Amino acid sequence: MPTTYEYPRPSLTIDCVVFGLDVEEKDLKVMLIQRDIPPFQGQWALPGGFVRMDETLEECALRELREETGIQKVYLEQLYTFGNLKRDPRERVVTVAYYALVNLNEHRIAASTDARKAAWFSVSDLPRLAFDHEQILEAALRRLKGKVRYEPIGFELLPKRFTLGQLQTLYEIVLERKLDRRNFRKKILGMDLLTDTGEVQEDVAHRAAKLYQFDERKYRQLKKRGFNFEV
Amino acid sequence: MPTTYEYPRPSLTIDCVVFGLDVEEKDLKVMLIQRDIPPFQGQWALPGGFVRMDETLEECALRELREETGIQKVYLEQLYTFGNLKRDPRERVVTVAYYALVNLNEHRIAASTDARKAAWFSVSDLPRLAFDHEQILEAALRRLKGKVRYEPIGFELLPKRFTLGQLQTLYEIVLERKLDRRNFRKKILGMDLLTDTGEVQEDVAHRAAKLYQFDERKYRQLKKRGFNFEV
DNA sequence: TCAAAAGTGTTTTATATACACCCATGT
DNA sequence: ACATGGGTGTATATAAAACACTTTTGA
Repeated sequence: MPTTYEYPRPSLTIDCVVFGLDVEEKDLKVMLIQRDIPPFQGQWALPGGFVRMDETLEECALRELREETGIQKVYLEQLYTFGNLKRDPRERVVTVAYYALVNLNEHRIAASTDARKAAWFSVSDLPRLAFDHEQILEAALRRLKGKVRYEPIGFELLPKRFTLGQLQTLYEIVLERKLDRRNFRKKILGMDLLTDTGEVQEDVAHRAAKLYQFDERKYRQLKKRGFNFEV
Repeated sequence: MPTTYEYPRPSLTIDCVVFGLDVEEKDLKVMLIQRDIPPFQGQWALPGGFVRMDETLEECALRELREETGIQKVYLEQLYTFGNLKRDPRERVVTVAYYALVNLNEHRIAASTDARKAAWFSVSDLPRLAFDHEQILEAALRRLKGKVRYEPIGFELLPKRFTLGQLQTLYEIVLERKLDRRNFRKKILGMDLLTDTGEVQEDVAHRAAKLYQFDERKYRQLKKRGFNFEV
């Protein structure tokens, strides 16, 4: 390992793929920012920015999310680091990509209050993106689809209290296939990870469904004892 | 996204966790380099180094592997990017970690020919490592254990032609549990991914086992049609 | 002839899948 | 009364797990 001072350094940024589930519209969305400066001025891009010397990568991602989209508390996970030579036309920039999961309905307003133009786009109807952000988004989607099946991260896309119907819809959207309702309920409830809040939906034009909550603590305990979440 | 020139930049390195399987000793090993300069002079560390402006991250990893360990052709996959503020005592350094899988027996000599001291260590008997390399190694092991079950990467740890016994031993070592021989063979052969080379082991003091080869092409075709590898 | 690993099927158990009707609520 | 999603159980098919003896080879 040579000493560091002699070499020019690539710049380092982070980028965030923020997924939000629209429970009503039954649609998976991504938050994008419209760039107000070149390069790619006016084009849509992932929220992100340069890593500062006094913050970790994750802190940087959280700060950028807060600054650019107003999003505060989210599930955040590192995705992949992209280092192609020409991914930024200005200079050599390596970016550490993260993906975040939020409940869209709670963050619908936050995005629009910011100075920069931020908006939710359906993953099935995306505009052209700046830099290599399409590639990053694709990788994030792949990760989400893979991980949602064997880690209980899907709950992060729902409100704290949700119905089994909403949970099933979530999986159907992310996995892009229909699931059998009875089998799904049997499997999920059989894991014993949801607590019945005792409350039900309100103001719905049909039989009100029970509201459940994901028991994070119970999951961690079971996991230690070898339990594997799987949908 | 601000312009880049104004800000100080973290340095960027890559580090590689090179796994090698010792089929004879039935042991999973990692290649380490003894540092010849401070910091951590004399301590063992993962092979790695600074990312140059004219190479991608993967190219950098391959170059460092070649230069420091003599290893040429390997399975290489990005693991995770580590960005803690104090992981290098000198200055802010972010490192992109990769892990590599090689057949140890083919690379046993290569390591020792290099100027720097490189050596294989059993993962169950490791020295203290420089920087946060213990943490990186741990993450690599976790990834390997997880991924080996649902992607056919284990073959990268074996010679091109191998016996079913060796393959099973591999899984038993990595997964740290015994597998039933008949069930294992049934499952693996049932996938129809191994081609019988028609040859058998030589110079073994017991019944010579058939030598098989992994059919990469067939795997890719099956994968497209929805097939999932799983052990 | 002994040691050491190779090779081989069947039965049992657990898990996944397929499938249809009644219920509660608001309009 | 009707439209909409909520809620429930059983039978069948598929996959995983348990299990023991014979074969081949070199020492």
